[in-house]
Amino acid sequence: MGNQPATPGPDLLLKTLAEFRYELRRFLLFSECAALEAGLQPQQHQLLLQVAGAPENMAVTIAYAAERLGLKHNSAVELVDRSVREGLLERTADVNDKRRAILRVTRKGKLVLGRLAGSHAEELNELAPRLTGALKHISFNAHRSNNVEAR
Amino acid sequence: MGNQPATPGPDLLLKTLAEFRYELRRFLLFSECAALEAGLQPQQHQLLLQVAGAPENMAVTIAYAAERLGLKHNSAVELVDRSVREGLLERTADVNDKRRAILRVTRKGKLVLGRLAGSHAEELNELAPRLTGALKHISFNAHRSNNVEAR
DNA sequence: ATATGTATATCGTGACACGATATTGCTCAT
DNA sequence: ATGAGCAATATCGTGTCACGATATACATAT
Repeated sequence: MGNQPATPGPDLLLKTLAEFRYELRRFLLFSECAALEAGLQPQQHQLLLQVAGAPENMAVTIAYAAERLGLKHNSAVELVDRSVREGLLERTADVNDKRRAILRVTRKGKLVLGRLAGSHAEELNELAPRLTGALKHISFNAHRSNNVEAR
Repeated sequence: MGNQPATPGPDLLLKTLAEFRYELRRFLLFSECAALEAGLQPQQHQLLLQVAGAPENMAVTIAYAAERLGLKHNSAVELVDRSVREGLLERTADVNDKRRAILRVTRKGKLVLGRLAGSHAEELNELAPRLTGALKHISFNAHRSNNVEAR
């Protein structure tokens, strides 16, 4: 028992990072559940979001989707396969460069995506203060981050 | 050719959400790579972080870890198994309640964790402005989020 | 002491991301 | 133009990991 009420201690950075990741995880969990309830696999949701949210002037290819999702090309191909199979996405060969596949969100996909966007915006509004709070703490304590001894 | 320079359009919310998730993914990717380079599976890193970053006065159990990582209990058990096997974590039975397992990060685990904390703080410092920027945009546009038509 | 609940553990299954490799189409130097 | 090299996508086999369902051990209330 006789410990300090809430030792800020030298591992304050660890605590803040843990808190940040916890909030982040909660958001991601919310997002995954929302997607599933809307009938989408979480990753499909992300794919649709990146395809629909890309600048209009650019060709949305598999490689683009892969980079945006932080995936390898082949993983993106499989994800696109599944999404096309379920009528959420449309894949057409590029006319100028027949190697490329151009991706487009179908009407069905846009409908689901629109519904998800609303709830996500709400959730992010609630989450924002806690996230930015943790971020400020981290940047504040980042400088003295070298006193991380293993005791 | 003749399209507006960068149509803000009605799907501005989608664009902002996409950008937010992209930045988020980049951070997560950075974190995963950093963990792997340090010899940890990304999820092990998160486990160690939540165990080490928990308030001192509380007993860190499997259930706590599961909730913090957004996992089911059994997944947390398996994750703990692997981490204990690799000498990163210590699992001891609770004296007061023998059902519970108390988790503690080993010296080895703390060493790796400390190294990772530093680089993460740096990365988050760079990322913070873009993340908070996107968050502000979202909260700003959250109210008019109902004009999401599928065209 | 039994019944109900709680914390952790085990086992089989499925989804998915990946590495390695293949295929098709572009591009550029000569 | 044409073959060599490069770029974009596709295929296949593999391993990891989270999960649901279930089991076990312990606690608590009546």
